[in-house]
Amino acid sequence: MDKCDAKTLLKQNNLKLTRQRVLLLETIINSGKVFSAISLQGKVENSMDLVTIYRILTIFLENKIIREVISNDITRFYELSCKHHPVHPHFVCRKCNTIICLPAVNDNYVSKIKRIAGENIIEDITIQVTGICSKCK
Amino acid sequence: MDKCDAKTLLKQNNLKLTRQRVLLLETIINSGKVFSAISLQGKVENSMDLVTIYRILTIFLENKIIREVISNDITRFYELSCKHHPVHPHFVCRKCNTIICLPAVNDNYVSKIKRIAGENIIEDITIQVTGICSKCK
DNA sequence: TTTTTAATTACAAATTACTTGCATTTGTGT
DNA sequence: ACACAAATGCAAGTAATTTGTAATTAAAAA
Repeated sequence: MDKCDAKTLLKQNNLKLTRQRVLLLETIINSGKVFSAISLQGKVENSMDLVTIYRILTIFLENKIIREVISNDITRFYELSCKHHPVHPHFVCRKCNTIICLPAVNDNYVSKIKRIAGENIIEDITIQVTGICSKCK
Repeated sequence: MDKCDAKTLLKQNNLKLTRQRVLLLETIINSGKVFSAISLQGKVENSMDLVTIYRILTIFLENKIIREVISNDITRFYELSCKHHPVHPHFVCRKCNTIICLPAVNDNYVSKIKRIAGENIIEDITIQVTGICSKCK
């Protein structure tokens, strides 16, 4: 599975190619997991201000380069949003709080949800599964 | 639809009937909506310490009198968990951040999710719909 | 290539939601 | 009514995120 290229992605979204943006996006693409601003700071090669990370993540979100992963945790989590990572359910372990990506389900629940959503305009439907992960049980 | 009674609910869970617990639970039952610790503080009749509300909500959660509503918001939200409020999807408006309860769907997506969850033990499956609510559009 | 300029970054400080410690108060079993 | 563990209120603390602002930098213009 060919990976996305950080610089290409930034250009496609008319975003300036700053050292920090490229570095952060490369880290996101290579780690290939759910991440938070703080977890990213730990992974990035050259050290980088947390505030900068927060601001870049906001821009990536606005440009839909990343999407939020819904979680009850106080910390906010995100994941890469691209053809390689279509929307999928997440499993959150109640013990270790790890977030595990589950394979995407293609089901007719989407049409059912659309029916019950009434006048509200649906943009995204996410499924969140909580329980005990295989490691913790 | 008959409402739950605060004192009865507390007794059923072997919880002391303190003034604050009764008051808070009555407020939760009567408001009949998704709430946060802070939103509750505004609704409660006699003023009440926020810390007390946080502590009581933790106890209500542990006793499954309330359940968490998963949201991307930094604030934590909850809702009454009883026979009148079975688990159901929530719609979150991207503009006004209001959380709207949608009617419960009974579907076979549950069995599909179970299949893809692998070795992880499922305890809850929640669906979250995001978009623009009927008021904001 | 150099200059210009608006966007971006880093650091400090503020804010928000929530938690902890501890002295005081209060339900509830006896 | 009494005792005592549990619950509450206040003060202070913490963790994640946001805001203000001066310095820096990418990239468009000269």
